[in-house]
Amino acid sequence: MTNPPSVSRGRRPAQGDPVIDRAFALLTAFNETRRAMTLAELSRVTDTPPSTTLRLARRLLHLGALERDADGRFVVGLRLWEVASLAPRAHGLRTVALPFMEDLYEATHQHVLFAVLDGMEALLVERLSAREAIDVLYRVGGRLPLHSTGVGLVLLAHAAPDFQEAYLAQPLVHEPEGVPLSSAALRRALAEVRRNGIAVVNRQEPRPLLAAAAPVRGADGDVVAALSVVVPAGHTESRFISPALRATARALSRGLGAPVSAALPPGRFPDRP
Amino acid sequence: MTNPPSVSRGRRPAQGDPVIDRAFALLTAFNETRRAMTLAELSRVTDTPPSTTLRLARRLLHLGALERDADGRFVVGLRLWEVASLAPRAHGLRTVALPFMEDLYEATHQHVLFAVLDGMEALLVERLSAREAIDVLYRVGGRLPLHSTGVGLVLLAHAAPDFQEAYLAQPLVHEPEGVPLSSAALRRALAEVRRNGIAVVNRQEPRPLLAAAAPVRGADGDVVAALSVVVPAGHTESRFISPALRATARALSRGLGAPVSAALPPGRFPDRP
DNA sequence: GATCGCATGCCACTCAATGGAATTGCCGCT
DNA sequence: AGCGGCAATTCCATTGAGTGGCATGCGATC
Repeated sequence: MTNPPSVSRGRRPAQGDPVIDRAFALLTAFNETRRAMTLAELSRVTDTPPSTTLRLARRLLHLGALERDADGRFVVGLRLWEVASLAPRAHGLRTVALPFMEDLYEATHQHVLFAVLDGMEALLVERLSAREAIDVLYRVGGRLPLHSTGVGLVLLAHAAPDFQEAYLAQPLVHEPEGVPLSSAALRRALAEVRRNGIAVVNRQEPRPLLAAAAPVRGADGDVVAALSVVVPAGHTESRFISPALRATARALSRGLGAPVSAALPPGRFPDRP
Repeated sequence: MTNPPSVSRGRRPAQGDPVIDRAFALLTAFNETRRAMTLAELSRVTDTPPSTTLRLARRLLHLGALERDADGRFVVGLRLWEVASLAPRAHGLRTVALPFMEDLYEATHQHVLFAVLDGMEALLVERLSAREAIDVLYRVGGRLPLHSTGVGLVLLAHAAPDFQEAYLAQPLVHEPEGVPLSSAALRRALAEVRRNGIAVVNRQEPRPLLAAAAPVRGADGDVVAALSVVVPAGHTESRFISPALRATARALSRGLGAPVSAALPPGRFPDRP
């Protein structure tokens, strides 16, 4: 009787009744393509009655987690950003990484990416790009597929084995091209990444480009992030990029306190000492 | 000696009973000097019973707003950072500003700062620094006083008049030195900043340095941020910095859609057309 | 000027949040 | 080993904070 399976209308307005979930849903309703929303929009997107939405939004407004733009629409607030700047795996890593990224950037004047693993994707934590550099692929704060990007392959290749299996178990399609990717092929690619120490990806789709990515290790020796350089295909200095990338990633790892023996040959990192 | 348990105690646990306030208090409990906290610590800092703290923290954990580090302590989570990266006044501005900042950085190889106004302080949104650059003053995500920093003076000088008055009305002390600052002196300084188009600050305290800051204007022509270069005092190229800074700030403003007439002489921006 | 959608106020109902008490587990001290 | 002491966690009866339907005012659009 407690669970009348028939009629009785499943009155689940969503799955997240609790207040905090709703408030957070309000925040996550914002989107790369939806950075400012009216109350009605918010209400619709979060599937919450307007009065409730208003009450929540107002509170978040008061806290500075939301703000209103010139048109009175809601946008993500500075206070939220301020708090988020304390996230160790994002801003914390970035702080250490930025100077190293600048070294790479100054040497190559192309895209330099820095990403971490989150869920089944890579989260782009920082990107340096020349203003004249072509095709902006991903934005900072955006997510990248693990199987068709340099940073993604690096992160996946060094992730926990059971995570890798879970990832391999799902159907995979190369991102922009739409070409299916067999798990066997990906498995081979990952092995190659581990063996080689860096990942190299060639893409044609938005524009022919070459991406090289290297693992960054934290204090406990685990891979915590990936550093990458993206250059147009046929870039004259392509050949020089891998060594520079390797060296920088290793210097950065050392900066993060990784037990990096300077004597180890590149690509020969022991995953377990 | 702790708390007189009798006498019914005015039961104001804090001033923010509502759930969201508490959850946010949990997040804002994190600090530059307190980036990781145990449950008990969180409970103490937020003045919330452990059981309640745990419940809230768990929910935030589930949402990804919090994470646990290797030691099981709570830290700010990636998801929060991801959402916050959509804050127009922080990351949004930064995205446009970064390439310009890099130009300045490459020219000077000193500190390049980018800050916005929030509350009674400036919030440092981005900073580029050479690894060998001296004395790191403020961290990204940190707050700077308006009256004793270059970016602060610029933001204050172009803020709403009533805000300026409110700011001037409070007792002011120069930040690191502890020297009092009269409101008349600050008023003069602000006028000078408006007249000159940039703010120049000399400081001795942490180390002798020279900071120059220029206003950055948004699409509606208002000052939305400040761009600054900080160099050691006596830096050989100090003389060349102001022009470069002015030019870059103006280019950035144009990049933000500001109605910047290229013909206008520097420092002669009309606040109202 | 009629209509529609949005933002906001109001308020009785109710369900989710609360926190005290108890339990477990983990040190560090003797 | 044995013993506080503290942190983390579970449980549950109580209750007050959150809810959302309805009504209002406003401004655009037809």
